Amino acid sequence: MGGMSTPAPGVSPPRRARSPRGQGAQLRAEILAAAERILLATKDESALSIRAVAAAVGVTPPAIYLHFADRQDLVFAVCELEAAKLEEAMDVAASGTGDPWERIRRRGYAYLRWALDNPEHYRVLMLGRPDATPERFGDERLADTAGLGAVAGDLQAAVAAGRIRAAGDPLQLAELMWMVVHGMASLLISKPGFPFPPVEELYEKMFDLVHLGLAPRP
Amino acid sequence: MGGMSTPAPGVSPPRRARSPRGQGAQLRAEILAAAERILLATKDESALSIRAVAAAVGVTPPAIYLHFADRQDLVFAVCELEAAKLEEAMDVAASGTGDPWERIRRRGYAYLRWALDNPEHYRVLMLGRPDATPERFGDERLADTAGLGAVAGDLQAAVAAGRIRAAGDPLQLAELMWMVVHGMASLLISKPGFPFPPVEELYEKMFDLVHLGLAPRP
DNA sequence: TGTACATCAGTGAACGCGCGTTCACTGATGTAC
DNA sequence: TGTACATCAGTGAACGCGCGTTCACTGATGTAC
Repeated sequence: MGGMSTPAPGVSPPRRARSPRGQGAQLRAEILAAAERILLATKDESALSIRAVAAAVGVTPPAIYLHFADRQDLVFAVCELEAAKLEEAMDVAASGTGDPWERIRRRGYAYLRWALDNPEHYRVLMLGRPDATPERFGDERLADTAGLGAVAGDLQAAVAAGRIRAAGDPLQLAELMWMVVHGMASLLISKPGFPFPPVEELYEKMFDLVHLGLAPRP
Repeated sequence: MGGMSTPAPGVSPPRRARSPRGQGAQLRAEILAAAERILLATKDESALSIRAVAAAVGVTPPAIYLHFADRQDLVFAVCELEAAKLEEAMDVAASGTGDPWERIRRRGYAYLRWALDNPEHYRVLMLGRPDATPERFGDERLADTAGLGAVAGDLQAAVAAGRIRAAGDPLQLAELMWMVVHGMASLLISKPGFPFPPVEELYEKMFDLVHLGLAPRP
């Protein structure tokens, strides 16, 4: 007893070797990688403390401030880095077909998958309290992350191709579709125990709903 | 200077008078009311600390434990109390018409309005991390709060009345519609600065989308 | 009618926690003369 | 070739904070005999 609360000497995590001169930016990358691991492992943004990250990297807490202004700066840096992969994944998914409506479907599914694979990143970026969101993650960044412009473009193309009917401003319609997918993502993330159908099925049904509507068809 | 950090003696909030014998439950109601005020004013669940609530009521922190097991118990008690009003509001909204499809529309709008009027309650109940949600707020409670059963019933009635087409299991369809409205609610709450259209317009467009679909109509 | 006792509705003081952040410093490596 | 100096990449120790929660207690009010 007594050896439980205080870590025994020598058991502390390995001290990281100091970067060589001019390679200071190396630490920044290691910090981001460690923070990413913590976020995925704990699924809890509050576990991403300056001290926890420093310990994971093998460095003292003040070293974090060499590369990040404060805690929020670090948290968002991690999430925005991963969000870039979302945008990429959506583009890759969409590039698989020339049919604009099918492109939209694939883009939405990529969005949903990314959200479920990175639940805490999604939470930070999309569900954070407004006052906990830095200014730099503003409207434009948000719209880009959601792929609103790309979807609006494809909607327009789909209407032009006679694939779907015209239904008002494409950008506004893209926002609606964002809200639909966001609803699925956030509910699946926040209520993982709820007996929803499997994701693929859910998404197909949702897409059908938006495609065909519920009004009787002649 | 010097009088800023420490409150001057006598400036502390008025001590609440002790409840008469047998009226101990009175304090519980006052705690809930104070917590409700704090939640609405700060829009921040973390501002709802045991100490803050105690101070607002005019009582010492340990007195809270006379009526609530812990902080989480208190937070959820406040939110669930308000959620009862949501269920009521949805029922009232739906009772205004006999058309089952219109009932669904009104129910959804009431849900959305309640969420926007009680953003932090909504956050706690619907967006909270699963491990921060008590067991008592389980699947059934959640489904009731969302009005899934009622919507499923109306969907079935709407199909029977030829008002909408049959589209699979009504309960599953109700879940999809819940996700749609939840997407609107949570995005409007978390991104209040984003240039979305006004709520009424947004809701009408969304309902039209789900009603008519995007597929071309002959 | 008086008195011992139980109960109720709280109070007061303290515990221990992990946290973000700041500040003065150190020691190795490079550069100027 | 040697030496003073600057810079870089960090360290070590500490600050002050608000928090949830526990524990022993108090003082008024009711009840039993």
